[in-house]
Amino acid sequence: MKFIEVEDDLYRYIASQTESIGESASAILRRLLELPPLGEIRVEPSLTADHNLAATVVASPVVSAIKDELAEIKQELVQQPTQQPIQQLCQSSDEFNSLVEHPQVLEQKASIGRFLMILSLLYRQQPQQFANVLNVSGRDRLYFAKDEDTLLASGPSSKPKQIESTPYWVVTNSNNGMKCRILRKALLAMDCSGDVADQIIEQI
Amino acid sequence: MKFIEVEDDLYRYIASQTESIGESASAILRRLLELPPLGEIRVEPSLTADHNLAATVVASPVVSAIKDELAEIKQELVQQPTQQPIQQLCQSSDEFNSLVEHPQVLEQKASIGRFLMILSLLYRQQPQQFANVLNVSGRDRLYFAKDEDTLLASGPSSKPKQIESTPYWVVTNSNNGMKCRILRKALLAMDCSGDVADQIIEQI
DNA sequence: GATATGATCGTAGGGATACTTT
DNA sequence: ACAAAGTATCCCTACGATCATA
Repeated sequence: MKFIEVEDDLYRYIASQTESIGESASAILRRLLELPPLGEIRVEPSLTADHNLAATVVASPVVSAIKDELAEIKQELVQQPTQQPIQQLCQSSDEFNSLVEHPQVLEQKASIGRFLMILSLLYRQQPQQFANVLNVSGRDRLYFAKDEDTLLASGPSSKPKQIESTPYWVVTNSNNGMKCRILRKALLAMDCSGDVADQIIEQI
Repeated sequence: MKFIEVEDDLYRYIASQTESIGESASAILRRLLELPPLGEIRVEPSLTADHNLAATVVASPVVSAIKDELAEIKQELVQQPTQQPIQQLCQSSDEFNSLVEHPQVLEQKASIGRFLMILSLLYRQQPQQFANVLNVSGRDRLYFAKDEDTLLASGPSSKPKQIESTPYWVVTNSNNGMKCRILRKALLAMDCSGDVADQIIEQI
């Protein structure tokens, strides 16, 4: 992972292009630059940026559609330039997918950090759906709750921790296998597909 | 200035789009994204569609005309209230300043992490100047070296650690006060001003 | 003394292992 | 009896305050 310095207004511009909640800078830039979403970009120094963009060439019939869109844009400009667009709701599957190889997860040194970060991002993406995790529990221990004491009451040595930037707490004293099982249950409770859940817990 | 994280291949792609020597990431991105070179970009969420439009445009004469029109619209959206002079001062002082409240430093949980991250960023910014830190040492212990054994030889319990993404190692077994003193010496050795150095070590 | 430096060692977090239950 | 899942003890490491030394 690298980082690059950008001027403040450029930063805000990039941030404003976020299409799904919690989207990383890389994902946004890849979309804006029309680059492949994953894997190795083959750097071809002899080509200019325009060439690369032109690589995804579209046939001319599209042009008239583009013109129409242009007209719409102008219309909007004239009418209500400050109007907020309706937040485009993207499907859950995309949101779950964004948790695979998420930079904020990858940068955690320990598995407990990745575990907590994934949960935090999950909440950020779907705060209301996240409540479903309250139904996820073990044999005689709760795994999730909205306060520390509830968890301690059901399992005194569960080492509850608050999930950053959320009102939820989660059990922490477990090996990695158990972390995966807990996380998987939580993901399924939020209607994540089994396949994607498996990819996500792979990161633990 | 802000910092954004990008994946390695994306970073290389952006770097490969450099058109003039020493060009900043911002300048490259502005060109690639067809944004104005300077000043405040007014973020206009209702027009997010226009980028996708531009991205799907083909490299044909008709389309380039449309592109021009698009560029004009974008220009309209841009405010340049104060024609700021080009901030070409990107010299050392700026580079040191960027280490103050740096996001990658702030996200570290422990002081040792912040300590190591600052050093890592320092190296990234000035790899050759960084060699000066080899002159920074304690009474009878070395603080920096290019390998573990050299440090261990001068202080067997110094717990040397490699500074991430650099060929340098640094002593780790010290309290926070000592970490600050070591870091300050290192900064000064690299010609950082005392004031800025103080701000930087404040983060430890 | 007072200050700077070195390194021991107490503490807490993390998670493998061992134990328990189904 | 065996396997698999769940629980929690407890070992290990890292951090860094504190104590020892110059």
